[in-house]
Amino acid sequence: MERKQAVKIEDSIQHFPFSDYYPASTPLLSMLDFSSEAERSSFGFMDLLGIQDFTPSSIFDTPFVEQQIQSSSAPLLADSSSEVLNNQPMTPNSSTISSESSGAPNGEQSKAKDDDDDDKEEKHQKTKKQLKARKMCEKKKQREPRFAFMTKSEVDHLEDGYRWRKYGQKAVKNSPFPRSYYRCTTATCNVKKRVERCFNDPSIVVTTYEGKHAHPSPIMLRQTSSAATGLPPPPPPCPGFSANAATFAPPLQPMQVPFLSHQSQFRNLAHQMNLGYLNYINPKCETDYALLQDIVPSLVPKEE
DNA sequence: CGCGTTTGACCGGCGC
DNA sequence: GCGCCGGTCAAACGCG
Repeated sequence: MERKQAVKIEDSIQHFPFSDYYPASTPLLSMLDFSSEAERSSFGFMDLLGIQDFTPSSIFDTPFVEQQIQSSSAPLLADSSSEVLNNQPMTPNSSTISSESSGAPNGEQSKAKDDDDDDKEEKHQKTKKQLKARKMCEKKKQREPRFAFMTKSEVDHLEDGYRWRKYGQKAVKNSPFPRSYYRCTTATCNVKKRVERCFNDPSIVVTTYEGKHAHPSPIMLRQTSSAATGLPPPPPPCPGFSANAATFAPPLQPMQVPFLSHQSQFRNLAHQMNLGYLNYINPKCETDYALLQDIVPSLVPKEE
């Protein structure tokens, strides 16, 4: 039983492409330390993406990620590919259940008001439930590709340039840390993200993005507009980062060098998914505690 | 007052 | 069928 639980807890970790080489209990820093063995791995991050050739030129120049995600038929990407396949437009009326059977005629209302109220209440509840169920159903069909990464951070909710609204929090089984659910506050954008702490290492935050932003980052917009007005853009919150996800340059540390190609891939992926810049903004920022230096790209296409 | 968070309830999926 | 669990909703609440 204990073992089974442990396995279950590790679900998200198991999807971590390098978990074959590093047990879940391995500190993140070790995960970052790509050995040549891991580089030679036949089941790395790039393999998850279905990428075989990632020469430097292709890393930086080609927007391959989205294509890979959308065209890949690899089992591990079943989620995202099915999302693409199921990319059918929602029927406009599908979510409206106004067939709240217009109820009893007026004459009957005087008969038993209490009953009627109960009835209405019941019907209302029923309709609500149906509506909910249908919504859920639609959402299920529309499942977006997911992208997860781990970050060493003291704060749960990492600043990524977008505005998020928390819509739920759940206790995670066998973990002392709750999982938070966020939704992009932009009306037309239905990107969601989940934030939870790694139960092995509380200093690690696992963030899972679902969907793709259909709008520019509010922060980037600010910068763009400031550029248009001739004013200098605000400095990046952390040293070594530009606000543009496509151009940011994480501060390199010796430990990260073997990880560079993967970081670059991640950069492209993040850009492709409109994740905006990924920064760790908090007072400790000044202490060289940059977010991306601790990021591990991990595609988590949950098999469902 | 608008926006975001908290939190209990609810629902569907899944394993047994 | 039942119970557990993940994900979501929405009312209540807090804050600026």
